[in-house]
Amino acid sequence: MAQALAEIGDAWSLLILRETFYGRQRFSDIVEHTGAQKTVVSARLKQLVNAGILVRETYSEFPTRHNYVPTQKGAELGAVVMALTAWGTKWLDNDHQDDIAFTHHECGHDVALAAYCPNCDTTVQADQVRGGPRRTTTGR
Amino acid sequence: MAQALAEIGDAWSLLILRETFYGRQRFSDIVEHTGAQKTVVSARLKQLVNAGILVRETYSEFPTRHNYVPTQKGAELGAVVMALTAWGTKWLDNDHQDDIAFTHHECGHDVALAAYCPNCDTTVQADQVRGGPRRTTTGR
DNA sequence: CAGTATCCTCGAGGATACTG
DNA sequence: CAGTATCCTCGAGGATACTG
Repeated sequence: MAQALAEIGDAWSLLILRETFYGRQRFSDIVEHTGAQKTVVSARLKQLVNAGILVRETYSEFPTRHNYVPTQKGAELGAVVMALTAWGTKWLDNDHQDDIAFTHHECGHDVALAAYCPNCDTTVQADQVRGGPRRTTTGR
Repeated sequence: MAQALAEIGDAWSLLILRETFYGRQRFSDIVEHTGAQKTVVSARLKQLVNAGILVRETYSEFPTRHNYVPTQKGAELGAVVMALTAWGTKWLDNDHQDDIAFTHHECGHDVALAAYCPNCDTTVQADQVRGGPRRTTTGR
C-alpha cells in the first residue's frame, strides 16, 4: 500500500484522475475543475503518464489538443475513488456537487463497493471484516 | 472526495491508520512500522483524533500508555486501504511484507472489494462500471 | 488552448534534544 | 515508552509571464 501511495503521489493526482473518469480529459478542463495550478497539473499529468496510469492522446495537431485517458491500470484506481467518495458521502457533511457517480453499465443503476468473500460467495458487512498483517513465509 | 482527501491528510495518515487496523496501536509501534518521524506521527495522530477517525485510549497511567483505536468512521476507511492494497498488489511489483489482509471473520477467508449493483443484486465487473458526474450537467 | 519558465514564499518534515 | 520543543533545510506550489 505504501508503494501504491507513492505511485499515486498525492491528492491532486487522485482529483485529476477522477476528472479523466468523468471525461474531462483536456488540460484546461482539468485545471478548471480541480482548481489546481497549471504548473501542478502539468507536473502531475507527467507523473501519471510516466506511471502508466494515464496516456496522452493527441487528437488534434492544429491546434494542439490532447486527451489524458486512463489506462487499465488507471481505471482500476476507480475503486479507490469509489471508496473515498463513499466514505466522504457518509461521514462528511459535504456538498455533492463534484461527486462522481459509478453506475452499472447494463442497468444504469448506481453501484456501491462491497467486501466479497469468494469462499462464502456473499458480500460481507464491514463489521464482519477483520484486518491483520498478512503472514508470509519470510516472516518478520 | 476532495473533502475526504483533505480530512485524511496525506499518505502518512493512511499508513498510520493501517497500523491501527493491524492492532499496532501504540505510539512506538506506529513509529517503528511506518518509518515516519515521531514528530510526524504525533502530528498525524492529533489530526486523526481530531477528525474523529481515531480515539486515544489510555490503558495504563503508570507508566503512561495509550492505544489509538479506529472509530467507526475510521474503520470504514478500511475500504480505501483495501482498494489501495489490492491495486498495489496487482499493478506494482512490490514485496508484500507489510500488506494487510482483510478476512471474513466468520470463515477466515480473505475478502476482496467488488462493485455491487443493488438493482441486479450481483457483483459487477470493473469494465461494466461507468463513472460520470453525479450532477446532471449533460456530461460534456 | 496547452503548456513551460522563473521567481519566491512558506510550511512540512528530518535531526536532535528534552520532559514526564 | 510517549511524546513535545527547536532549529533548519529543501522542495512543493502560488503568482506571473512567456511560447507554440
